[in-house]
Amino acid sequence: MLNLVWLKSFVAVLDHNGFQAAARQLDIAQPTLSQHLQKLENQHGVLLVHRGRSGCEPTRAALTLLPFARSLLRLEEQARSSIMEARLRVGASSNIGIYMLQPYIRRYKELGVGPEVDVVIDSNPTIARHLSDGELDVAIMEWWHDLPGFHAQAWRNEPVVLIVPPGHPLARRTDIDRDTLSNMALIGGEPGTGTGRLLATYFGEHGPFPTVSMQLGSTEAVKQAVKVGLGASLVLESSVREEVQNGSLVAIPVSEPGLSKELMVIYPSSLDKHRPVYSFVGHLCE
Amino acid sequence: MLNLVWLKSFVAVLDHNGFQAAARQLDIAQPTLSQHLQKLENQHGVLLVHRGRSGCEPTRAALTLLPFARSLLRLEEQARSSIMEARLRVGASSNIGIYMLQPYIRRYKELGVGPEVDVVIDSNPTIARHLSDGELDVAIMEWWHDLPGFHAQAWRNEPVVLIVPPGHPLARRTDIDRDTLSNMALIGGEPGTGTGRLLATYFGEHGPFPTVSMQLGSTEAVKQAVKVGLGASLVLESSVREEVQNGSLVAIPVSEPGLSKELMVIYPSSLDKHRPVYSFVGHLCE
DNA sequence: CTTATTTATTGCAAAAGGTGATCCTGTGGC
DNA sequence: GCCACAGGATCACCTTTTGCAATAAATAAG
Repeated sequence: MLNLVWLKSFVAVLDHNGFQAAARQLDIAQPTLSQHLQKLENQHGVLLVHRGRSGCEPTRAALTLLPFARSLLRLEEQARSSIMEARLRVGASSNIGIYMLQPYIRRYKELGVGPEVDVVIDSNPTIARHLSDGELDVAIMEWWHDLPGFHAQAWRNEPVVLIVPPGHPLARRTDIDRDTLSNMALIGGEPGTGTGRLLATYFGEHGPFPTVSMQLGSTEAVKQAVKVGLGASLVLESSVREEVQNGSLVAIPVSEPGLSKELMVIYPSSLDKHRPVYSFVGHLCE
Repeated sequence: MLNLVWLKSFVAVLDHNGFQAAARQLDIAQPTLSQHLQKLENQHGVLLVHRGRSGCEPTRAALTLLPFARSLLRLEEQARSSIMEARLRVGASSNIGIYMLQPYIRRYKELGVGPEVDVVIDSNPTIARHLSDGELDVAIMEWWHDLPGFHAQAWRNEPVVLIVPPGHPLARRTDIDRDTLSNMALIGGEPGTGTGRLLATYFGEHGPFPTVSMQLGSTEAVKQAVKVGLGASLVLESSVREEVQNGSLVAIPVSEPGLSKELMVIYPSSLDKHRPVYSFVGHLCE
């Protein structure tokens, strides 16, 4: 089977009309080049290059091989870059993908190493399904039930805040204590984000519990509902930062012990040591 | 740089839907195949094959690579056979090329190993020039003056006979002794065939010597001249075998010590170890 | 003849390649 | 649930290949 490295040397020697020049261009030692050419010649029992002192001349065999060699090298380069261009598909729910992931993605792309990254934004259950289908390489999840074949890595512990409309009775509070919270009726967020589990952990299985008055499909819907006065809700702080700044929503942190969600980076164990995932996850968690 | 062997393994694994089957077909051990795939995957940091129990599935990256891999392998095969098909160019003067070489060429082609052979028939000086120009890979010469950069190998010691027309006074002789020959006037053959040197060696530098009455350009011309009664000549026995059989010429061997020419196989030392030349010369001289 | 330049050769350490033996892990039968 | 099984991964070991620095050989120019 032909060795593309040898072919590259062969082409370079003819292109540069000499071994030394070719060696410089390929950034290898000249004896190495000599050996490459000898290997190629011996492997096929054909002399390829007439070594003259004033340059090298291709033999007839070399002239027939040369176009094939060039094509092979060109094709090889295309093949290689086609692999490199394999994009990394990162899944995230909208609130994470939009509000938290973007800065990381931008910085990762600026690094210029590693593959291009596509962020796939979808609901948490859909993300999970795509992940197990192999449609996604990595996902950031708000909640994860350990599954064999996947690695889950803690990413950020993100504070959860209570959001209320500006005119709400609690709007001027600097924080919300546990008891107040436990008696509230909350608008439920997107299913599959683990909010229920979060509350259960926070309030314990038996104590008084906030009731969830309605279940909306996305964080955006929840925010709208809160804005128009339908109630309060618990959301990741980062997903309402903008609304808090322009005054359309009020975010109130929960008193100590604060409420927060452990965001997880999930990827198939099969991609464990594979560079694109490895480097991207490394970038996220560094 | 991509490794074509690894690519071959990669394609085989997907084609056979499994490592073991692919290993059998490629006639390598299964761990080797595992390693090939791992090399390929690690080199580019991409998972290529989802290893499932019931078969292997290509990843997205694999699907983009696959067509390139197939093209590369196909092209590689073409390249390889293009080298193999590099023809061997064998030069010979007409009397050798036509009367002596053909059976060897035919048998060599029948063997089916080694390259195709082209026989280039030309005058001895022209053959010699083509040889040093690299236009020819091998030549059979009637005479050779050692030249640096070329290997000369004795091939056959071919008897030289005196030819005369059927009515000639010597036509009924079964052989010609040295003295008779030395007093004859001969028609000279093609220049560069070493006949002069042959006679000098045979008769010694000082003794009586056949005179050369005219110098003709080719053995065919010499034969014609002899047929029409212009004189006698010395030629390789094999080049007049046909005329002797049909009676148009009479060939008379020279008495002991016989007259013969050492035919030489000549090729550039640079082709010394190169298979096509090696195998062809080997076939000739075996 | 000497020098300078270019390719070939050599010796060696490092890396890669291949293999049999063995381990690991889902799968299917019971 | 347990067990055997099959397919792939991993390991240890050996052989081959690779690349380089140093050095030699060849040849053209001065």
